[in-house]
Amino acid sequence: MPADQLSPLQLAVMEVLWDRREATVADVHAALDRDLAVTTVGTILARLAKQGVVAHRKDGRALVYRAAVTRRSVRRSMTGSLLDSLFGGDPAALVSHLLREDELSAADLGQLRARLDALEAAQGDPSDSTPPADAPGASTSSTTTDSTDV
Amino acid sequence: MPADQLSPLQLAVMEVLWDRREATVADVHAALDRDLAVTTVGTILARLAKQGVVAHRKDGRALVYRAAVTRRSVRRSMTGSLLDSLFGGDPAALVSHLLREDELSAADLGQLRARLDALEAAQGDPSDSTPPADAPGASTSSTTTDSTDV
DNA sequence: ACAATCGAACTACAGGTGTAGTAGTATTAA
DNA sequence: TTAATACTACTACACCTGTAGTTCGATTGT
Repeated sequence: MPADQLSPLQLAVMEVLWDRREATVADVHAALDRDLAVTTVGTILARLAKQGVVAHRKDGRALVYRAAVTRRSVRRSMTGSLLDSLFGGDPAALVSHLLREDELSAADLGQLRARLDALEAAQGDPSDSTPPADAPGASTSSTTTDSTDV
Repeated sequence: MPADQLSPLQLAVMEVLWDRREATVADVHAALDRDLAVTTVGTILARLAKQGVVAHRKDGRALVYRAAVTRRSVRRSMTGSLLDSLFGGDPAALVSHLLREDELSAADLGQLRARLDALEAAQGDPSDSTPPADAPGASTSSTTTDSTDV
């Protein structure tokens, strides 16, 4: 199973792959505008590939990488870890923290609750489950702020 | 500045220190009931001390450790990192994720909103522990732990 | 007073990560 | 065809973390 604890840099790379469906080392390097050598990005991708977090296909001389794990699954496991190690596994405590730190406004909460209620009524939203393969993700969600779940 | 990205194990140790005000290596070792050698816990604490995340005072032969950073500040920085690297810095997206993953129920959200409304009126803020006594101005003198020795 | 302990400091080692150079191979410009 | 490129693969290195042994001084039981 893919190690699901990714470092910030690894995540930045994954972010690129999640956004564009495929990308070469050069693409990723360009996309992250950090001051890194191209080879560094190559190393990172190679290591991720070894772990099964990304996959690649060969296109002439170049390797074209793509994510092999969904953003959602990574979010799930990483958020889960944070929850467990810092909030006693209680999601409400996390939200509570967000509120207290003013990262989340009352308005946000209200909106979220509204959206939840909406979803409650109209069941269903499998934005994705776990594996590779691209699904024609049509965001059925209606209102504002929605996420970038791919 | 204290490195504010702590590993799960380091967090587990901190958790002990946040709960009890002070603890020796043996205490911490006992508290985490993981299968670790006592020396391992000692090493972890020593390293955290070197980073300024914990402080210690000597009591006879033993060192008594205590947290030097608050649970809250660690939560803030670690949650912030997760937010930035996985949720585009948008807290609402995180909560949204929690909802979608069924980690947060409608009830939870309702409760949170209620609590928020309550807090809004009367400012109250418990639920934190171990303040590191950050005084503005006074530079960190020598190794002396002085004051704030509860 | 002496041995059995306790507890800290130092040392060690493997595996992961950030970071990148170099070598080798394939592609294209001259 | 040759040289300049474009890319990957391999190698390197420092630092952090998990994990623990060893050493050595202090404490205490008998």
